[in-house]
Amino acid sequence: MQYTLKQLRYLVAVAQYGNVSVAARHLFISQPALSTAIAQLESSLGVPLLIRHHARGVSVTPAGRKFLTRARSLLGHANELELLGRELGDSVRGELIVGCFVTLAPFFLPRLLKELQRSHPQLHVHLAEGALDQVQAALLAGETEISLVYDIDLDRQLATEELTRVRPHVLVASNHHLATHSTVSLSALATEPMILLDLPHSRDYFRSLFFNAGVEPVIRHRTQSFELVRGLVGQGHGYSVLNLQPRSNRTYDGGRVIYIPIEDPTTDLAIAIARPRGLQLTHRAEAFSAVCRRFFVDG
DNA sequence: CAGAACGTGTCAAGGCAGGA
DNA sequence: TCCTGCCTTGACACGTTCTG
Repeated sequence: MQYTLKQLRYLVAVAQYGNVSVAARHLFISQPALSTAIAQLESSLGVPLLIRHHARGVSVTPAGRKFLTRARSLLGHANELELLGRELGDSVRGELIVGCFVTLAPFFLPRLLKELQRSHPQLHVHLAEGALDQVQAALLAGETEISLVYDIDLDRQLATEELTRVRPHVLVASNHHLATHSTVSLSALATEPMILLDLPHSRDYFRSLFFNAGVEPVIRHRTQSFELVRGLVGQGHGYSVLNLQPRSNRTYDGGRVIYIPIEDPTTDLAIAIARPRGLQLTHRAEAFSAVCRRFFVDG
């Protein structure tokens, strides 16, 4: 092994700032020293990791991006090993960046983090919410180590572990003519205006439900906000289909919504923890996984 | 233990590209 | 064309490790 952890740390910093001089200032070393370290790393690997743009900073090569993912993971393990050495026999500690699909976050993260804090008080979690594409990209770039996601159309470079499944429901205002029904078929909604939760992957999932039922939904509004979907439904702008049910049927503006089971056969959505395939989790991420399993599987 | 070798840092100078 | 910003290279310093 020719490279050093210091070189990896330098590379991660340069990639982060896109500029050798800026990275050097943050690392408290001189710019030539940093430039030399990166050059030595590239030389030992035999692969260019950065593209130098004279007077315009640097960018990461495709090979460099793949290498960075592994480098960040390795640095995470190295950090953990250092902490382990300092506190042999002590509990899980350090920092963990957890990604989460934006609509899942408010439903589960507050309680998950509370449980995690109770089990591992020395573990400090940083959150990175986003759409599924963003969450996946962060995992593949090594910016997050583990994420809570819906298991739909995920990148094949990610490994997932299913935690639970959630069934889709029709959402209508409490004064809607279907609100008193115990179930509803999607065909009964064919002429009703729909409010679509318009997030990548989610929109395709909702459309597939209607496609399988042979129904073409009349989309009245699209929004990327889960709560705006509920708000619009609560004020009678249309119905929606959602998988997650908040404990309160009140919307932000005081409207009231009703969740009704769907009569048609539907595909449940799997909630899963995702991580880059082939990368060994740190003990911190393992601790988060264990808390998720207890939370979802054991109740 | 002393000198050589090595690794890693700084400073200074030079080259390149973009912008005024 | 000149200025500015930024990267690379060369010379050198200093601390650590290796070797006889």
